Amino acid sequence: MPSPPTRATLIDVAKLAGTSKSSVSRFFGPERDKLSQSLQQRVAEAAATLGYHPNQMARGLKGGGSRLLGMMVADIRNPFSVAVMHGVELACRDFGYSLIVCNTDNDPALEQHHLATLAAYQVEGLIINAVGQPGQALLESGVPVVLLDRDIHHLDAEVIGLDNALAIDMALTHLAQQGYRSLLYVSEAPEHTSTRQARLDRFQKQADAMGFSRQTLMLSRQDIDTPCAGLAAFVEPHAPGHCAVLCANGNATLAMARCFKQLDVAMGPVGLMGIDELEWCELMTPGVTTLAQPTDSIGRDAVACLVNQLERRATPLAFHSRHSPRLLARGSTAP
Amino acid sequence: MPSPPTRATLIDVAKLAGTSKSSVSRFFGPERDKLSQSLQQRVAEAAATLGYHPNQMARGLKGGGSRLLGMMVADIRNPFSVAVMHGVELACRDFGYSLIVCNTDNDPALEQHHLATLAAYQVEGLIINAVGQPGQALLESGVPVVLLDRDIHHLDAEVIGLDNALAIDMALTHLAQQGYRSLLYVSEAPEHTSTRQARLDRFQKQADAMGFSRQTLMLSRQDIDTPCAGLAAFVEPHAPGHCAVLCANGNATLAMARCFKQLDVAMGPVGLMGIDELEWCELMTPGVTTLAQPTDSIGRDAVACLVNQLERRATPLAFHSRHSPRLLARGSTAP
DNA sequence: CTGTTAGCGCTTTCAA
DNA sequence: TTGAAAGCGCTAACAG
Repeated sequence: MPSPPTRATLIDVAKLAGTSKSSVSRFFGPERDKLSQSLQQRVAEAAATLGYHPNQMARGLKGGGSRLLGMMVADIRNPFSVAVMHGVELACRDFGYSLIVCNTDNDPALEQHHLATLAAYQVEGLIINAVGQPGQALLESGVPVVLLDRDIHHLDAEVIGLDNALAIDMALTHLAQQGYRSLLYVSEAPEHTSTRQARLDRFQKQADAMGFSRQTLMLSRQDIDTPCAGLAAFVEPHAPGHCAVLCANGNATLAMARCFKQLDVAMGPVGLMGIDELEWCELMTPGVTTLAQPTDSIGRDAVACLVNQLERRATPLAFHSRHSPRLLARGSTAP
Repeated sequence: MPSPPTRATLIDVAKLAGTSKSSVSRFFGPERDKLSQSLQQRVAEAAATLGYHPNQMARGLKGGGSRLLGMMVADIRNPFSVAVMHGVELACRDFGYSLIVCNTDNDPALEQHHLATLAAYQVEGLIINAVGQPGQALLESGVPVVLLDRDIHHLDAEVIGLDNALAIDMALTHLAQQGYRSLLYVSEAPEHTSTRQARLDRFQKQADAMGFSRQTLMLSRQDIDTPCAGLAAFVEPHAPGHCAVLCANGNATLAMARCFKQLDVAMGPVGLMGIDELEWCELMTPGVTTLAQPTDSIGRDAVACLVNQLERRATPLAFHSRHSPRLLARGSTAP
């Protein structure tokens, strides 16, 4: 008994239920109540026996909207991105949208490619963790956009993410309380990433204001695995308990943790702290102090913000643009 | 100057190019060569000035296929899953498909929900990392399916993943070489997961054959964070250098690493080894020995296998079902 | 409440 | 080579 080679359609259901296309359509739309109980009954049965599900493609075609949202992630292998994506997924489901996720692998060309793809599938809105500056193409498409974590020049869209100034302030306050006086700030190259730039700026300004002595170390693509010389040079002239390393994100923290290990520098006597919580930060002796981002909330709020633009809601969804981190103090900042 | 509120359509392009819908359609399909050079020229220009891109939804409607693949991931926060997903993405792009990824968060109900959604969007094929046993619904939909890592009963689909028997054998051989004689095998509850069962079975059979003394520890949902008592009981009666813990996957390795730390058990004297490579395994002193899975290849081959079913290719794409792991020997198995 | 009638944007015969 | 016409599965007026 060969299974039906082609999926059941609206017409099949209508026939079986002895009614018209419109009624079946209504049954699956928002006007179900306008059908008599008996008709609803018949349609429901017919649909069930045929295993019918409305074809979203066809639905989208007729002005109904695709109910699809698109998400661009700069680096899918970054746990932070995945955590945010998880929040986005949850929220999408709550609001009745489906989600296509594209990973750009930090490649602006790929970003353009995926943008075109998403447009082709008629996504109704876009959540973008940008790598390049794809402003042009975006504006042309006219699709509502929300930016995640990173700003894009000349694009007037809401940016949802960490409150970078607050995060830096919290880090500096903690490090000061623990008695550190001299800081090394480690970041990936900030040139094209607004978030990195914002954190760096705040660090420089605030560290000075708080009387820290400070240096910075920029990780370039090549030496992300071996920035150890920079660490060695920083640590060498300092007495234990006086100097600490502050990492601008998870990647920087990982790179520095490797260096501490490679150079056999003791954590704590030399402080280590990072923005972004990672699985191993708690595991490693004596534990790495971090500022955890509320990734789920960030994801949810990005969707909420987008849905506000998509639907004219009686009471707009509440959301925050700048989220507060949570301090997880551990042994790496106990001198 | 308000941007065009509605995206350009085939007709707009046809008008501007002074030709008919069909010709424009051909231009964007596989029959572009059948158009005269001059016509191609005009269409290309018109499309460019209008910023036109074909609407995939509409294309899919008319038998052309959606060019969409669906992927279900049991746990998006598991680095292994993400790594495989990355391989899947790459392959999809190579073959000209787009991908909708759904995360089931290990919830069978959500799995059903997403399956319905993917069907609604007319995905042409499915790559499934199953959590439940969604065989029924799947067979009904009649969509080609490839299984990732985990088997589903009564579903006759190819399973792509690690060669579990080989992995266990490699682990046992390594542990024997390092001098360990007594093993504790740690796994999440294997009831509903074929992979876990396969690894466990092989472990029991092969450990006996190789003359190991053996025990097993099953992690349940509740105590995944505190299986330390089990570890303590295992370690207590053994002399250093004789006993080792073998973890069936990344989650188990993480749980055990936490216990080693909490109980202050020295790694090496008590061995620790796991299937699945994780970022921190190298970082933690003295390093955790793992069997790394070729995640990219697994993802690619899953797509290749699916595409073979979707397209009648002159020469079917080559792919492997059972992949070999790579041993990363580190300090945790140096007694 | 329910059915009829047009399309949505595109592909695809079938002629020209 | 090119164009005209007939839908794909569904929604949305518009009548009954």
